[in-house]
Amino acid sequence: MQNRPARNRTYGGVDANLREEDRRKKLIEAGLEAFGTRGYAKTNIRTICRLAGLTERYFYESFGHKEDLLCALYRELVEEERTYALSILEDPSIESRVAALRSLRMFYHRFQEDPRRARVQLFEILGVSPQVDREYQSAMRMLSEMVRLFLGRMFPDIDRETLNSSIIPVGLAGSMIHVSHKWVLDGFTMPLDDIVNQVKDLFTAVGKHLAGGVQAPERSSGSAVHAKEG
Amino acid sequence: MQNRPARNRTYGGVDANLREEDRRKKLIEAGLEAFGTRGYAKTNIRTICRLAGLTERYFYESFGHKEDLLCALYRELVEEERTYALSILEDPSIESRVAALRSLRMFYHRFQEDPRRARVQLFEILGVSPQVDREYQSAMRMLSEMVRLFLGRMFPDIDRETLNSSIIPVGLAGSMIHVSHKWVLDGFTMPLDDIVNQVKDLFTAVGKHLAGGVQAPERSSGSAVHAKEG
DNA sequence: TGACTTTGACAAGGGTTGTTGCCAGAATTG
DNA sequence: CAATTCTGGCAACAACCCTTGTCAAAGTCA
Repeated sequence: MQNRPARNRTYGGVDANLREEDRRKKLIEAGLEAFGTRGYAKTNIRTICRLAGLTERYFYESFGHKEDLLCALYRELVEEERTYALSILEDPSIESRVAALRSLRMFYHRFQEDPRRARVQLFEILGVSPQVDREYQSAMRMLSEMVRLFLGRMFPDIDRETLNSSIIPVGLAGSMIHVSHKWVLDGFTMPLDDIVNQVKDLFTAVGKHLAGGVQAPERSSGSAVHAKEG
Repeated sequence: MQNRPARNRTYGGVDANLREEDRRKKLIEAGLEAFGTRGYAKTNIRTICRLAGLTERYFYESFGHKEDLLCALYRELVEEERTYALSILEDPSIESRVAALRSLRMFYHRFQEDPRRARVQLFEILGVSPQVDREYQSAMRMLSEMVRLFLGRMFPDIDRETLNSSIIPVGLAGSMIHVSHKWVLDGFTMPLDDIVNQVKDLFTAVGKHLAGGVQAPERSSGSAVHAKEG
């Protein structure tokens, strides 16, 4: 009670906080392996700990539930992506078109390079719980934002206001995701460069349209839509 | 052993096969309710049976696993959608632009009308198992095909070959799905007509681009993409 | 060296679920 | 009416899992 010498002391030469952080990282890596191969639903905590080379107790040291690990892993993957993309898109020394293409390529390359990432980011994250849904939602908002940056860089003529008010970047983000879905489910048969080029075409089509003097979409522009339901 | 009078007899005035079919339908409806509200992962078979007003035994009469029910439900939802869309898109008596818009509106309207459908079709179907993944994959192929039909109807000038070889319909299908995702997660705050109009704009942009004499994309057209990774 | 902390291995309690089986009563046919 | 089938309710069993706890061994510091 009174004589407590060096609580949280160093161990194996490393500080206590650092050791905990190390374990956390091991668990996240194990989560990537487990969720990315056998899937989130079919993975239990024991398995994660075995893969991490740790005991169950250490799981609860860093995470409250399995969901928490999934969220942490997902957030890390997405954050990595964002960092890469921003470092390319915001580097003024790279020619705009090259920067745009390179960031697009990075997006797909990362999935092919490690399909576990693809599985987690594209499939395992959905339909787990409201908490995880919110995580997904914010990541997708971020991706739409990246698309806005992307379009702004590739097509400087696009009106900022148009870009911000339009749902089109959301749609394009969806295209990127969905093309990834298909690519993954097809087992990455199509070559990476083909994927990138085709998506680039899609972006180009939309970008040109936006740059071509289309004002921000007014509300309920087409009343033909109101025609009676089938 | 010898005296077996009327096996599979009628009951309550209905044939045995019909009764089984009725129970199956009840189970699918219960699946929609359960998966569409509390979610697939958090639903057990007992709950489904309670909702269906049936006993566990009858679940195994029609389905082998929970997954089978999910697949059956999903297939039914998608099939319904396809039927509606085709009935609109292939009706030559409807003006092309109206038909296209109406089918697009139907797509989103169905989600708003019954959010359980949205949850099942958009969220619960992913990351369950390879079997379910295949179900999703085929549904998405179908949706891309519908988009092709849609574009063909809205922009008769688009070259058939271009349309068939391009990944763009896949991308647009992804946009539709993704916009739905966002719409659902935002609690359907944006009015249906706004959603439809914005997606229409996206389709228009791409359609005009495709119709504007762009030939089928040649392989590896842009070598700038090969620039070194970050 | 000795007191103390950290770690790893595993057990055990408590809960949930899938799946099958049983049984009494209602409905039906002959 | 009698025999039989269908139905609903529920029990039971095993399997799985989460979560906490125990305990000995290894490591570390004074």
